[in-house]
Amino acid sequence: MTKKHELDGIDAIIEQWQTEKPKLDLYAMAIIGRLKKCHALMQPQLDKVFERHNLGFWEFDVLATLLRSGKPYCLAPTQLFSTLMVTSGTMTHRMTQLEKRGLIERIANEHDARSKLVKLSKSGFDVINKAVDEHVANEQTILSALNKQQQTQLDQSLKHLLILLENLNQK
Amino acid sequence: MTKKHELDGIDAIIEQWQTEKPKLDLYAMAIIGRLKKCHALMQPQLDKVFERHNLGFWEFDVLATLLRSGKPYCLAPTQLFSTLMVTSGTMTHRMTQLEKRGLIERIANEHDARSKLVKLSKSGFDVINKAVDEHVANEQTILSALNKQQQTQLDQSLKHLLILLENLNQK
DNA sequence: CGGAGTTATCTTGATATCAAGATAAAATAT
DNA sequence: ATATTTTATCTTGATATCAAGATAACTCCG
Repeated sequence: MTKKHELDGIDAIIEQWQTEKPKLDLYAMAIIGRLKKCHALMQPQLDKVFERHNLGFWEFDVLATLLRSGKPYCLAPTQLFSTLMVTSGTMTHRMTQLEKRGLIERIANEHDARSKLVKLSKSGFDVINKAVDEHVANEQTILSALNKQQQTQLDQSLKHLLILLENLNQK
Repeated sequence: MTKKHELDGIDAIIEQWQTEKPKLDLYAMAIIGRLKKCHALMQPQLDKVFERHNLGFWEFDVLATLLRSGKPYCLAPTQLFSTLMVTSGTMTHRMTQLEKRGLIERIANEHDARSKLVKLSKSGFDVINKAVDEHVANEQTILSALNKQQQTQLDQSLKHLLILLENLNQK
């Protein structure tokens, strides 16, 4: 019943590499492999909720960014695409689609005529507001198989890694 | 000098959410947010090495999968795309491109005429063999800012999460 | 053996993305 | 003020991806 030495999919991969590359230290590879695979397997779990609300992951991302910005739920395109880590061209495409669906509105920027601000519509607000609640519940459910101590340790570890990566990227 | 309470980019985001959604428990959201952001920031660091070898990340992925499979560095398309978590159509595209570049060869499958096996070419082997060495070194460098204990903790935590996600996905 | 169902792969059409370049407004310097 | 530089956004063309459907080769059962 105790799962002391349970294996995951990365163990098998590392073993293959070790055979092919006996001289290399593959510990870092294992960690990054696990990070990547966790990310890959997590996404479909999250998508389930988005689908229930007729949203793709990127629609969720844009609308959620507007929602968490607080009233009046309105940001400039540059703020959006830099936050979301996509290019300006991608942002243009996303805004066009979201406006077609009536989930956002484009409004004039009084302070800078280069921008047309992006604002959650009433219907956009309602949609994302509900979707976020369910999304958060879903995230809790996914992680509920980890005990509190495991969650804390995971969070701390990822935070250390994230701080490291943020430092690297600003250089 | 001690960094006890250092903040990362997710802390700010969670604080925004807490203001907008004061009743929600956002701990799970923070963990998953960190996972996603770590993944997003990691990728460009890894890409640097791929670029030096004139490879895109997916070219690296395919060739590396063939390399770690061991001699004769030859797999069926289905093995490749299921390992790589892409569709068969994506795999067709990748194989076409890699064959054009002479990095793989397609050879008949004696046991199943539906498949044409994918095999590393000599030049493909040389390219990926060098690229993997540098890739592993790069991964070590990235993580070298974490001490041994932090690395162990990160690896354990991700392993717990990965086992959880692999269980979820097989249901 | 021969038909039915399964499996492996490829094709097609739609979409999301990026890089690079174009455009226009704002900020800065002289 | 005006020219120059910077910033914000959009456009364009290429690419990688997926879902769904088509095709061909296997498997299995009677």
